[in-house]
Amino acid sequence: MEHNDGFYHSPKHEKSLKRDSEFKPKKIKVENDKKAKKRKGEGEDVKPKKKQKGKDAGGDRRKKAKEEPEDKWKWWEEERYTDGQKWKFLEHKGPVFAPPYEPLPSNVNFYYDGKLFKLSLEAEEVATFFAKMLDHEYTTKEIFQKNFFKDWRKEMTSEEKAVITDLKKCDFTEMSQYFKAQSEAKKQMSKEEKQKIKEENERVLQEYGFCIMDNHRERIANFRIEPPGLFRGRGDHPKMGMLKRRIRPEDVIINCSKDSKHPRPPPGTKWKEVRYDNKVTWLASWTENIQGSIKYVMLNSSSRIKGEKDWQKYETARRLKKCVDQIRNQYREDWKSKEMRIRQRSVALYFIDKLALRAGNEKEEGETADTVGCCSLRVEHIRLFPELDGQEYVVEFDFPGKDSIRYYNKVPVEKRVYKNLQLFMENKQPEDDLFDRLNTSILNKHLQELMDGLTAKVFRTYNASITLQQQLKELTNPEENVPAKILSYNRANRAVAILCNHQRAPPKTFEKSMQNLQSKIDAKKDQLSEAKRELKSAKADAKVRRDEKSKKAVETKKKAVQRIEEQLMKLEVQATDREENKQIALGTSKLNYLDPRISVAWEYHHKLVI
DNA sequence: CTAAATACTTAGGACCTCGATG
DNA sequence: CATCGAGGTCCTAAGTATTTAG
Repeated sequence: MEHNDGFYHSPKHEKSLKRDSEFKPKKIKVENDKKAKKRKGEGEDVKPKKKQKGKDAGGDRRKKAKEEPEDKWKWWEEERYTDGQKWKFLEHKGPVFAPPYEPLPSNVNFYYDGKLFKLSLEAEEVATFFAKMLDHEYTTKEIFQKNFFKDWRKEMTSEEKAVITDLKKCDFTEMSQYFKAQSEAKKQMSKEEKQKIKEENERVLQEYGFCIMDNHRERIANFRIEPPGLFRGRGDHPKMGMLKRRIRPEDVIINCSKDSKHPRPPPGTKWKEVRYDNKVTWLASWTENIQGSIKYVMLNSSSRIKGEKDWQKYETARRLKKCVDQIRNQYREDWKSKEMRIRQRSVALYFIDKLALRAGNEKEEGETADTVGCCSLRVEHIRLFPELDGQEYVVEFDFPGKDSIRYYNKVPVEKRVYKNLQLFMENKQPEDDLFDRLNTSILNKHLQELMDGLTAKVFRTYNASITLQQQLKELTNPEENVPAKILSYNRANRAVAILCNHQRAPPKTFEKSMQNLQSKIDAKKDQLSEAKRELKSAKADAKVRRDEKSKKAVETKKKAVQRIEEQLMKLEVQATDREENKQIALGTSKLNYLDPRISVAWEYHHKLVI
């Protein structure tokens, strides 16, 4: 790991490097200005007409965010709270609730056992949730059906319950067709109607989509409360199909400042609670009924509060860069420890560092899909090969990770690691924990001792960013043109996504779009051979005639061939790029792992910034 | 110590928009 | 003008990490 090649280091003056979204990699495209314009609306300072009190002693920190007319708030140039306080003033209008249920028109019917059956409103609503999902494969799964039916029956009247006892006898097809027709109709709406909806959305956004936090108007991320529906977990989720209930104001806790204008619950309702906790960043919360966990309304990533956190994350990763060699030496030493817990800890840390595995908190069994991370790996998730494909000491990983995405990898490891793994697996069943003396809490406590603020996930951030930096350096050729450089960028990005195992389902249109591209390529090839033929005959012609005109013609044809060759190459590059990206998702790493400063530095270095 | 509660980040997929292309 | 594919936004589930309670 060489140091100091310019980007991923941490000198003082970094402070002045903006890390605002204009510097995100995606912006290489020329769309800078348009974006900037669009963003303007949301970053706006709110005029200090806002009372903004609660700033006892407040004058000194957070200096009154400049009223420069050109307005984009540079929060990163201001002081931060250091005392656990997250804000001094917070005002908002509360969340937007899901629209009430609209009963089906009377000509849309439900049938039970072939006979028309009129459902009560409550039962009908839940039935429509199922009807809307009929096309999805998961409605055919037994667990989904079982959970759905159980919860549906809870919403039924006793008469309904008495009759409707078997999901297989339920016929939702009219409902399903009705909804399909509805969404079709929506697509066919006139321009004016669409415009109207857009305007209404904008109005709601302006009213509820922003809050005032410490003098600034900031965008709220999820101000719309999740509507009721059927829960769909990812992977083999034991709770799939359960009814996610409707959230009412009585379920919602509001958080704001005491001296703000409080949000008003919808007429005739009350909030569950209003509190004034400025040690947290959320504006509202409620408890969800599937897992019993709390959901929060929070600010958008464009906000100061998210931005600062994000920045800190990368600063921590940079600090890790400075001591990572030491930490690596240490865990390698620990492979030899007499203590089992230390050996396990050091091997786990090695995986987290080398393979960018997640920490792997333990989870409650039966509550979620069976997935694991590093510390929760079980014996059944790895296989050891003394020798495989010409390499020694190979570990094969095969386990479901976050979101039930499969992690599959064959990795040659050092002999000591290999021997340790053998030891950890001795006398264990496949379903036993590989690291039985370790969990994330123990690991993080240890990491905390190695470096302030160090936790397992910092390694992912660090390794992702450093990989991007190295790959950019390795893959970019200064001589190449812009599309080639962008391809290099994508490849570097791809290396990171592979490291972090960011996968996606191949797009539904993938095969078709690939075919389309291939036929374009074929057409281009035909065009090329045609052009070559013409060039040849022009040459022959020129040889015979030996005049200026025919020489010119040769030149023209030559140029044409060159141009077509270039176009062909471009298409082929595009095909490669797309094929390589088939199952790889670049978005997540771009958004969460790659320090924007690396991309910015690269863009400047290769003069890709306008 | 363990378990539960809490707060926050990271994640993939659906859907929508918009510009390129034919 | 229609199509289509890339990329953005929205949605909300699924993680991590810390704190609190027992």
